Amino acid sequence: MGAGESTTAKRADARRNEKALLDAAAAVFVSDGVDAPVRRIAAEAGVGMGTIYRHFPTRADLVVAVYRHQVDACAEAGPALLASAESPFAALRQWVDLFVDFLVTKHGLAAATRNDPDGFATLHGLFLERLLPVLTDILAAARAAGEIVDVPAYQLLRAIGDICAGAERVDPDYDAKLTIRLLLDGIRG
Amino acid sequence: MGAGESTTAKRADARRNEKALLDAAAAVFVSDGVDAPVRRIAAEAGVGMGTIYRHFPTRADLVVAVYRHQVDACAEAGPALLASAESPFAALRQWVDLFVDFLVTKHGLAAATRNDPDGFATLHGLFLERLLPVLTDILAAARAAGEIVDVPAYQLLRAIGDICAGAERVDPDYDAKLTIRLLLDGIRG
DNA sequence: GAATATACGGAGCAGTGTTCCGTTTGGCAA
DNA sequence: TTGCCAAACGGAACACTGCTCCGTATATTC
Repeated sequence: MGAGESTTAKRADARRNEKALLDAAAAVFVSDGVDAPVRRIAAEAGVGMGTIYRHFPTRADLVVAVYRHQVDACAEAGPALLASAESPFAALRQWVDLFVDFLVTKHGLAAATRNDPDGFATLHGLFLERLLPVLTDILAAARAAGEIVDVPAYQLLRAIGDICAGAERVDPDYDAKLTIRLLLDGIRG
Repeated sequence: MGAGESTTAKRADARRNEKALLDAAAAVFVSDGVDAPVRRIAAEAGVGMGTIYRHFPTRADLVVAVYRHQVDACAEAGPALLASAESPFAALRQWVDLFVDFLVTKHGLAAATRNDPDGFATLHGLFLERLLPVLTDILAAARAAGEIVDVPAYQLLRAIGDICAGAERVDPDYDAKLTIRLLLDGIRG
């Protein structure tokens, strides 16, 4: 056990198909939402049903693979904002804006998440792993500066996620960003 | 046009089946969630597929019919709370608690809402019609007392709805009521 | 006791997720 | 180069669901 290079490299066609699936999924997610039929994604990638399930056993696996680097970007922006903003709370605002923008542009992302408990866990895992530490640091800084009350990072992260999930339906009379602004006001000490 | 008693009364078997469907739906919603298959509800009521669709063309119609009186109760509690609470903001807190309790006990209610745009409109219509006026009054009173900033009732109503919708999945580390408490703190002036 | 509008039931169609297995193909050894 | 075989593929097939449609049954009326 242990060493990474392990048994055998993936076959060339397998690598090619995985790439094709990622590209196809990204395109279809944009045009049809993350709930798009599996068949549609497979067709777009020019592969069969079996292939898509072999590479990405669950829909969440595919979603995570497609969006991973965007989540990474969001995570990496955290420390920079903390360093550049005029206060930790300002950094918090800006970082939350980033996160919200990511969520609302992925139509149906959070909603899709909600449908099956397993997919929930997978996608949630990504957020927890990449974003929670970042938010925790920002909140700690703001807390240390006496700008906010004590609130668990997970609590805030998920609140934002849920609010954005609900806001995926367009409605001129509802502004999710306002809700989040009010929520941030609420945690201000 | 106009007069209500109108053409002819419904047939006795139709009335009976509608009642049976409401009872069956209420039971199935509790055990299987509001997403329960139509066939299941029909079977529970001992009627055919056609009958359920004739009485309740969309799932949302059935949901609204099942929960209407609970929503009414919530609406009617508003003025009473406003009169008895020690301040309009206290009344707001209490009324929101009522609403949240209603939402979280109806597993999958808001989530089901989210799936189809039409159902969304129907269920939303009920909330808008019954609850929005009540919340508007409470907010106006709190605003007049200088306890809160100006925020549209619809904005708050929907924010709460979305937060509860997301919170339907049980998670010991997340507390939707805390999020809502923070949100209320946020609108406090 | 007919006649008729009303209501019923469930078969059937269409769309989707998921599995399973016969077929193809890439990589490697001879 | 050729032959082998594990790896990978493709899509038919199954299960489940929402929804419609129409032949049948029945409540109501005269």
